[in-house]
Amino acid sequence: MARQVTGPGRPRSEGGGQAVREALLHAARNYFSTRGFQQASLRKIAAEAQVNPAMVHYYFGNKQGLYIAMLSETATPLIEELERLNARDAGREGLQEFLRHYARTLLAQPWLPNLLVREVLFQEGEVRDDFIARFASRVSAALRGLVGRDVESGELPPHIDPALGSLGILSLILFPFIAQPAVERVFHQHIDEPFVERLTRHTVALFYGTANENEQGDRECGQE
Amino acid sequence: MARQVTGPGRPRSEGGGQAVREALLHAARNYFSTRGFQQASLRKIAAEAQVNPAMVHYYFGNKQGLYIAMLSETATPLIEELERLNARDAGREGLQEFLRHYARTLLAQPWLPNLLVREVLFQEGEVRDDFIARFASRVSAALRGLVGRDVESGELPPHIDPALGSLGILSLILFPFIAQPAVERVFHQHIDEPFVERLTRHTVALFYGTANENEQGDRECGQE
DNA sequence: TTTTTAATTAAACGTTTGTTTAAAATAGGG
DNA sequence: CCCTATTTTAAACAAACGTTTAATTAAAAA
Repeated sequence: MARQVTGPGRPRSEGGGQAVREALLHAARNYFSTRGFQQASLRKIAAEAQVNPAMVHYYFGNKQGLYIAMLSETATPLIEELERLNARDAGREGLQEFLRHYARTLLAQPWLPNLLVREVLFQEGEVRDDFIARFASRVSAALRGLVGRDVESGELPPHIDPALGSLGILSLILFPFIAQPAVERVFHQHIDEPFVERLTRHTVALFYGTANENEQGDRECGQE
Repeated sequence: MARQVTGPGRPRSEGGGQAVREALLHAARNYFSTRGFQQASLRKIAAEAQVNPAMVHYYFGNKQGLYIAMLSETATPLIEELERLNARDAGREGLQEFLRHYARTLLAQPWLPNLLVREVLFQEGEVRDDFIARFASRVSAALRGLVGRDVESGELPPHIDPALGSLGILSLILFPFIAQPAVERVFHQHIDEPFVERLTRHTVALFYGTANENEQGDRECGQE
């Protein structure tokens, strides 16, 4: 991450040019996820990476090239991991497991919710359709299948609509992360690992009704 | 809205200078709600209002002045209306009525969800604290009080946590509006008046359990 | 009528932006 | 050791931004 600032010319090979690429991608993720595409300044990204702004053009062509490279570099592994999970196991435990993993992923990558909102919900960028196709649609399809099966098998109450139900599950899990700054202030909930556990349990209980015994660690819902 | 473009100098009084102010505020709401504060261009706002960019300085001091004026002009009546409602009536019907009104407000002001997200969730602007204090905190306080009362009275199942429950209700209602473009594509749900009705009913049923699919308003909050 | 005040425009100012160019310095193969 | 390709910097570019200024015209006041 730390680079020697010298004059012009090729540097005395210290790690190789790939380090510059990595530093730019890292700084780009910080800026793009917290400020959005247009508002992120190439010059400041380059400054944080301790790199000349012209290197963006050298390695990525232009600003959008850096953005797309950063997207595929950081989001693709997560998408593949979520696809592997895919909520194939139905029932209360299957959903709980899926939600727990999903929420933990969001928790471990704090830039993801912001990026999701900026890329999917607002019209910024042309990568939006691709992003929806590769992310939201797969998650929602998995959820909808699970909810539909459990309503038919009677494990979920019949007044639950598969479309509204799966959308509801997504709302309940995603919204606290999206609205994190407001939620922490207004609801006095720190969004951390215990919160994720309480949130997923609470969500599952809301849909499947109360359950007195659970098999994975008897941590009851306690405040904070 | 239509103004004559002439040379410099005070115009021959046609409606008065207040028309320019109004046109600027109207154009500002369009741009600020769809693009955010920083990304909205004063020059383009002025162009849409068919007004010289310098008029922003004349009437509002600077860009932030226009932004704040636009916020208080458009959001304040909504906040006051929501406060009047305030979810004071507990129970199934009270919540349903509150949610219906709340969602209909979001539906009728399509720029509101975007503005909410940009102003409250992201760190843009310095008006954020004020916005949270005047909007999110009051809604959440009303919801939390309602949920807490109904859990204590036994009308809501005991496994519902007041904080997580009220946050959940907010998530279920707000998220579809925030994520509208993605929701319409992925869940194939048009976000309109019938959807709002189904969404609020579904949300209430999720919390209060199944109830006969009856008409709105004439159902006692009985337990089965 | 004369003077002052209010409203508006065109033009310019100083930044900041993404991008391009030209020069410079090292690496690596011949 | 030379030559070419690679990597880097400083500087400049044109465009867009928020803002300011000076000029100009009509309304209102005297």
